[in-house]
Amino acid sequence: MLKKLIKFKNKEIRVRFAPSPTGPLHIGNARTLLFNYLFAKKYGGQIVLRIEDTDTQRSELRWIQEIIDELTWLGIEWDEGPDVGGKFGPYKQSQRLDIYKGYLEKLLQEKKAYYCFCLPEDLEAKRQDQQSRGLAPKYDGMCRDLLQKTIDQNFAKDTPSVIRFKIHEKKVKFTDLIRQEVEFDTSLMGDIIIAKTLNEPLYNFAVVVDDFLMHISHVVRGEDHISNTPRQILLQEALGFDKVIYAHLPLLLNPDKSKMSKRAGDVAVSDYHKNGYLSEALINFMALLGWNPGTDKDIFTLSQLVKEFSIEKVQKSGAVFNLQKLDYLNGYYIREKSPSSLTKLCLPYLAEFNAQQYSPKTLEKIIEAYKARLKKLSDIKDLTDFFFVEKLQYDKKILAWKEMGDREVKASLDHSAKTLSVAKKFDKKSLEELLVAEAQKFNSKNRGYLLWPLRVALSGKEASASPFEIAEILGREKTLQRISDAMSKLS
RNA sequence: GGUCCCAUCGUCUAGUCUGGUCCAGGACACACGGCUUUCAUCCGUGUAACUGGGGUUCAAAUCCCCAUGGGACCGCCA
Repeated sequence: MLKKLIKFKNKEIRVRFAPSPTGPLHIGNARTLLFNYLFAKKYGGQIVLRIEDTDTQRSELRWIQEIIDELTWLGIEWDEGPDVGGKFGPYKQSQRLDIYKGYLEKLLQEKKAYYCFCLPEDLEAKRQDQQSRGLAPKYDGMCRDLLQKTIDQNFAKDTPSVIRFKIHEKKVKFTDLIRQEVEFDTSLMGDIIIAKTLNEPLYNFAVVVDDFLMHISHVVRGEDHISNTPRQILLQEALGFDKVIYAHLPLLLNPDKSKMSKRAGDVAVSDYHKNGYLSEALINFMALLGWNPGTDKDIFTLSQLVKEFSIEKVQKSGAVFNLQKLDYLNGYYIREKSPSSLTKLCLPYLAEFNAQQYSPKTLEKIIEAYKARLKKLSDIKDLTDFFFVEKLQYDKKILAWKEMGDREVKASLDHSAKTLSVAKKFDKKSLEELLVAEAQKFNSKNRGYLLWPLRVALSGKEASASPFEIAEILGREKTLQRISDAMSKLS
């Protein structure tokens, strides 16, 4: 296997990203693109972004833009297409119709393909029948050897037709970089439809033509395409095209092990993007789904992945998309961010508080105080909302530490207020020294009697950053105000 | 139903090719402990897996066979 790859080092390695713009970029698809990227970059290859929009009904321009946007966000780059670098003509299949037409005509002429006039309803009925008898649904070849006369008559009558490719009965074997030798018996397959009309090619056909014309050397795609492979190989042979090398990636799975789908959670890259996942985390996570370097290392940047990646270490079985691990990785990368860049990233999630009006320095302090608590950027909103509102809403009961009564809480807050009103410096370090010493005095056994009520008074929350950090950010005036607000709650 | 693919902790996986160093390693999650006013971070400890059966062998997670289980595909979608 390794030898094969090394052999390819002499040849130019070219892979393609071939998404279909029929919806948002799917996580599973993004992972396929990532693996293509890693494979190509690892071996100094080229990457083509080709848009598979032969299905004009479902393809939309905005999805092409979304694919580009999200790939850019992820940092996954490509060399050609979809609008630039047109060395091999356009990179959108919808703009390559003339090309496909030429090859369709060729196949028709050589009798390797033929017009089929069967009605969809009839075919569906046959399929049902075959399936109910326990047979593999397979086209029966009704129109395979129609006389030219019949064909002409049908055309004259405007009978709807499609173009089918004659599948020869043989065993098709291919070497998969991940699965080794795979063999299919094509006698179990019927003649496939490769185009609706001369101007409407279908996936299996367009792919084969484009991969050849774009000099694609390796096709790295999801395992769900593995049964298309023998059909495509037969097409290549019929057209006299070069062979490509395949690598079929294991699928991404729902927790119940079925193919990853919307019903089990978010599947669009944009969903994760919007919800505050970092591209670094998503890249790292996707790479580990079905691949690992064989060492204990599990934190990787994109460029480290390129260095360490090897396709023969890709797993054969599907991988469950485990959100907890993503969250962990995301938290890790959030903690790695510099204060200023993390602040910039968080700002959109604080928009409703008009956070921009606060000084960058204050914002950075807020974000820094909560850095370790973020799993997602979007968490910042609920965690730090109390900095941005005037009056805090909370139940006075939470002001009490352990068994404290209202009276004791009030005494505690009063002690804090007095201490803070005369504090010389109001930065968190000085405040910590001062308040910890006071807390010791207030109750020698447990600092909580002073610190807990203070912290809750400042934040209005049972869980928060330390009172020292919060007080520094709020400033003396607001800090004292919040303490007095708390005390008045206690009547 | 047919074809193809796959099978190690709950999850992602190392180990399988080249059998012994594996009473199976790491990470996430979980539990407990440390730090600590809280939560989080950080640190430490722990629970937890070779699908089953047969065979080959001095020796099997590792090689072979069968069974079982899971998945994908079977479209005038890609």
